[in-house]
Amino acid sequence: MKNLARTPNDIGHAIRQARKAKKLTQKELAERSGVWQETISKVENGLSGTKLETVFDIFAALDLEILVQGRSKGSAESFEDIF
Amino acid sequence: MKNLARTPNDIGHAIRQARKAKKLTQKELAERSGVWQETISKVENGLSGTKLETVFDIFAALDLEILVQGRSKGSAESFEDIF
DNA sequence: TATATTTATGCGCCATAGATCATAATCAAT
DNA sequence: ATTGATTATGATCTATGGCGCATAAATATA
Repeated sequence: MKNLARTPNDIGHAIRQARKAKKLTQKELAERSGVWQETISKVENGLSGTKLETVFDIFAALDLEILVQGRSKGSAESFEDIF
Repeated sequence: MKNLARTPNDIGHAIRQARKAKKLTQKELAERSGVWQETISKVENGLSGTKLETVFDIFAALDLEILVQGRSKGSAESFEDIF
């Protein structure tokens, strides 16, 4: 699973997708990540003010990591179309 | 340039590295990103509560994006050693 | 070494994230 | 349609990020 992200909304989508892929409810993810279910809901819906730490706590619980890279030119649009 | 990130600190390092690669001062990056120089200093130093939006504003100014992926097992340690 | 430039940090203010709780709204199963 | 499960949202409270300013501290340059 790879999701390109350039906005908090993209991050939210990636998290939701990964969570569903693992067949977890937000509550279960909450328990694993130490973040409240209510908070996870907001993050998944793209809350722009979300704290970086919160995102990484969730990522850890979903066994995700991120790769920071230069923007891929040209392929970015088509890449986003896939997801 | 690719940096694996699992913590706010990793993100800060990636940002600083990219900024230096482009030979920008924090002030110049601040002007480009619309984020205050003082804030950039904190972000680069791994402020855990950094807002996601702030990170993406900086990324946009540095022409960076992120790829959310499953954790690479085994290779993670050696990968981090490189950066 | 002296000077210039860049980065880090203190301060006050305001908006808000996250916690915590409750529950309305939505979705899924029957 | 009804019931159960899941997600979204409102309310309150505390801590804090980012702004905006100033400037100390660190780094770079001459």
